Order: sequence, then structure tokens, then C-alpha cells
Amino acid sequence: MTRTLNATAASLLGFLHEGPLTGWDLVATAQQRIGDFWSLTQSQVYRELTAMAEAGLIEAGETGPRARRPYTLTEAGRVAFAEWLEGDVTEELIRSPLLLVVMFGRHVPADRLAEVIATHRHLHEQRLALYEKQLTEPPAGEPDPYAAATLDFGLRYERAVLDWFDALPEVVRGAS
Amino acid sequence: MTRTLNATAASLLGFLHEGPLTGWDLVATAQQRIGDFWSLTQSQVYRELTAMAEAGLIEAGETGPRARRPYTLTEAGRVAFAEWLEGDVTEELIRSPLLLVVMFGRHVPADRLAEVIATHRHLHEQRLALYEKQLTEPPAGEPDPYAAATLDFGLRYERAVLDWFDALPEVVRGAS
DNA sequence: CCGCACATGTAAGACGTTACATGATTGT
DNA sequence: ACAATCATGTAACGTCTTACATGTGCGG
Repeated sequence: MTRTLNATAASLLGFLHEGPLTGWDLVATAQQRIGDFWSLTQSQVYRELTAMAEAGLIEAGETGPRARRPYTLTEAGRVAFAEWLEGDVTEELIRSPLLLVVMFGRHVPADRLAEVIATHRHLHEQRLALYEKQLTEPPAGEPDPYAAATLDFGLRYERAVLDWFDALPEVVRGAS
Repeated sequence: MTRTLNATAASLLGFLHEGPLTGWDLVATAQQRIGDFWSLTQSQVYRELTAMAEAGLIEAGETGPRARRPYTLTEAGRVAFAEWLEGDVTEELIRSPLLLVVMFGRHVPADRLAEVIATHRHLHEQRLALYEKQLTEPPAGEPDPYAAATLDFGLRYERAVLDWFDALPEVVRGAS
């Protein structure tokens, strides 16, 4: 019995509530639906799937074409997921190399700092555009207020970040 | 021997530009100055210090009272830090268990969801209050525009998060 | 003179990243 | 028949977390 289900594994169980999925499907699904606030890799997914299958939380089905192996949620898996939801919801973790560079800006040549900032501002602009597109073009099927809430978080976050970029004083911004 | 400096180690070098510091001092300094956007633990700090001393980027000084061992930046360390600043500044990483729970809100009992959200809203309120206090009570010494910029990021981030909480629809918020 | 905070360090395991290896099948 | 994509998996390493072990000196 695993009393120690991590958030990544738990998320996979979450997706499996909607029906059997293969590792490949889960990688794609996770990256689409939670990738913006919970990064994971293909390697991790297969590892967790193997471990969870061994622990009886999921069951591998018949191997299909191209070695597709769909996993099905078991009753134990449902319980483990519910238990995970009851556990501590830890604080979010932000690790921002950009802010690190800004903090040590005193040691960064002005043009380099300007370049780094411009690059990142652009990345956030693009991400905001992507989110705004998702807003106007919601996926087919019944609307999901929970997914909408996480999208709203992303929108507000990206807007706040862009506002921050635009409010940076010229000393920090590096260029004039 | 080069190009394998991680952001955590680089940050320690960054702080050592201001003068010799012990591992203990570095843990405290790092948590104070970058802890809000770059988490690190005591264990990591001692490990990186040992590794960097071996690599000649820093030098351990005389052991003082209570086994205090101040580390001094070497010229090689200065170079390594400068090189790190020239390398790729990767995108920020956000890992938010809260957003995970919200995304899977469909599977969370309404009162539990309400509880989780209230708890986190409170945490962010406190963090905002802390940042606002830092704004009005800047640390002694000459003002640092770079530190001010990272603080501004925190302020904007926390305000955006609180706005998000307050805009959550009741279906998601859990309570009625 | 005693307790608490200071201060360093190690060990072990969990988690994450990158790269590579292997093969099947679909579409052209 | 061939390339591109699908799909799974492993190996190796790097990073992070948690817990523990050990001792010191300052303040009351």
C-alpha cells in the first residue's frame, strides 16, 4: 500500500477517472491540461504508471496496435486519489531564473540584462496570447468551470508579469 | 570544469560578491533575498559549497568560533558566476498543487474545496502583507533597485492571485 | 552552568531531466 | 517501400527533501 502518492502520480489517476488511457495519451493530456502549472515528462509518466500498476492503483489492459497499453483506474486507485485530495495541499513553488538574474542585476552588463528581459517579456506575451485564444475558443464538449478557473489564473498571472516588465525602472531594464 | 554551475550554486557565488560568508549565513541570506522565487535548503547549500570549494570557485577561511567557516569568492568563482549569467536563462517553473486540486475540483467535495481555497487565500494575503511591509520598511543601507524590482514582482503576483481567488465562481469556490 | 540557538555535516531516498534504444504502423 | 510519427521503455545522472548526528558557545 502506498501512503505516499505524489502529485504527479495523483494527477494521472485524476485523468484516468475519465476512462482508460495509455502512457502516451496521459503525457499529452497532462501537458495540455496541467502542463502550465505542473510540469512533467514522459519518463516520469511511464515510471509512475509502472509503479502504480504494481501497487494495484491501475491495471494495464490488452496491448493494442503499436504496443498501446491502456491503463484503467481500479477501485484502489480511486481511493488513493481521494486520499491524496484529503492530504496537505502544499504551497506553490516558483523557481524563476529570471528573477535571480534581476536580483543579481548589479553584476550583469546592461545590454545583457536588457536582452534577457526582452526575451522573457516576449515569452510571456506569447503565453498570454495563447491563453486568450483558449478563452475565445474553448474546447468542444461541455464547459468545465474548473479548467476555466485554472485558465483564468494563467491569464491573470501573465498580465501581472507583463505589467511588471512594463513598470521596470530603466536602471533595471538595462536599456534606455 | 566549466558550464556545470547550477542556479543554486550560482546564487551563492552572487552573494559572496558582497564579502565572505559562512554556510549558515548563506542559508539565511538566500532564504531572505531569493527564497520567494528560488527555494533552497540547508543541505543543498553545504553540498554546493563543498563542491565549489573543491572546484576552486571559493575558498574556506580559518575556522572561527562554533566551527564557523567563512567562504571567500576566488577569481575563478567570479569568472564562473559571470559565465553563468551569460548562459541560458530558462523559463520560470511554477508547480501549484492548489491549481491541481482546482483542476480536479469535480472530484473534490465542495466543503473540502472551500477549505483548501480559504487556506491558500489566507496564505497569499499574509505574503502580500509581508511584501507591503517590506515596501514601507526597506532594509538599512543604500537602496537596491534590483531587489526592489523582485519585490515588485512579488507584490504584483500576490495581488493577481488574490484577485483570482475573489473572482472564482461559486461552483468552484465550493461554498454558497 | 545549563539550555537554546548556532553551525556543520552526512545519508538515503524521492523526484526530475536528458538522452538514447527499439520497434510498429500509418500514410503516401 | 519508405519516412514520419506513434509508443514504450531504460539508463544515467542531477537535484531536492527529509531526517538525523554531532558538537559549540552565548545568554540568562
